[in-house]
Amino acid sequence: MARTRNRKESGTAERVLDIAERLVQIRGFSNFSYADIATELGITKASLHYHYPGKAELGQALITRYAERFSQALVEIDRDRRDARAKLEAYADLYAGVLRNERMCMCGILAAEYQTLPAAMQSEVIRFFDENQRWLAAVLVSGKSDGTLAYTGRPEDVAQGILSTLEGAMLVARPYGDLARFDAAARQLLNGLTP
Amino acid sequence: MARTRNRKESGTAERVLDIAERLVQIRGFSNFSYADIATELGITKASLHYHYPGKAELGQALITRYAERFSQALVEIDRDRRDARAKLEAYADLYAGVLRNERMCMCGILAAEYQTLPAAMQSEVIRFFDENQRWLAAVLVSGKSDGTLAYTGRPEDVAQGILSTLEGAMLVARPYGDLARFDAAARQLLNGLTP
DNA sequence: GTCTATAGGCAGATAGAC
DNA sequence: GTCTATCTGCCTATAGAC
Repeated sequence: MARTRNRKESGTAERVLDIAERLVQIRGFSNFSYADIATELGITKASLHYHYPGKAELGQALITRYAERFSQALVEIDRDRRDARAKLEAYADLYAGVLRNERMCMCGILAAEYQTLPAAMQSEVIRFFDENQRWLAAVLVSGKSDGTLAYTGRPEDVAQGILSTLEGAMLVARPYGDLARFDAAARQLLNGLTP
Repeated sequence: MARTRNRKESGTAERVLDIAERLVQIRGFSNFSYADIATELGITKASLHYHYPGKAELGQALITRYAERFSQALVEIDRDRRDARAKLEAYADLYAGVLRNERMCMCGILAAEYQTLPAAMQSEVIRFFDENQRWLAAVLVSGKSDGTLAYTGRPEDVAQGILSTLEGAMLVARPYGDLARFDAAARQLLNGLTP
């Protein structure tokens, strides 16, 4: 029990995900290869197939883990932030943190190559967006109650708009390598929701 | 002079661009091949290299033509629409039209795979965004004059936000195959700019 | 301009030894 | 779990005939 080792943590399989996650967020799913991961990890391509039989399975595992972490982050925001506006700001900060690592949101970049993804990955991308929008809609509703947020229309629609805006802001800011560009868009978004 | 044929229109080269344009806007630049174009056009891969020596050159030609057409569309908007708000609505309609064809904005999808693009293509993507933002900023300024638009902050920053929002709305709406999703985001954006 | 033929490389994937 | 060796297929690209 000396090591920081949770139950069911194989080591290599997780490190594969770590490397692949970074690669997909920077280059996209179809623009990295087993060879890239193998080289970086110091094992052979063949060994990777032991952990993930094919690239489609690796892709699924990537989204699943990413979505779980994101979910956890949302739980933590709900726990740590009092009012709805602070939650929304923390949510935008999640995105800013990704961009700060010169990455794109995984599901945002996967949305761009959606038509070429395996069906299982497509479903998971949609599921990710849906879950985010549910959370955002709930925040919007509570924001109307506690008076920290204002908007017109259905909260579900506004939630979609928020998600789209943040994804778009990352998409466009990254080629410029300009975090301020994202921040400006995020501030503008929050301004539009200020009572 | 009987035919609709402008000077300097080789035919095949343009048809190659037409096919490649559709493919890149649906699949992305790295997810289509010379073979795809050749099959659809009914000629061989080798023949394509006569028109575009390499994929990098084809990619440059794609963006250049796309940006020129977009520029023309902006000129037409300036010509046909009186007030700034109507111009902005027409601008959003441009995007909706692309999405209606189940496509993504070419430079939006290229932004997603930016890190893997040839340098010449990267510059052209940035140039496209810059030009759009210049046009949007001018519309915003005139909108404050004619009283049809309201916003706070620098028009350049708001212009960035508008571009980002529309690109993001396309990016997220397309996997859902839901045009209404885009429209909701666009309306929300315009609402936020209403005096 | 378009063709056939082919090169050379890299992709994802598998068999089987250790 | 990781290895070597190998396969098949697709990719971009070129040479040279027509």
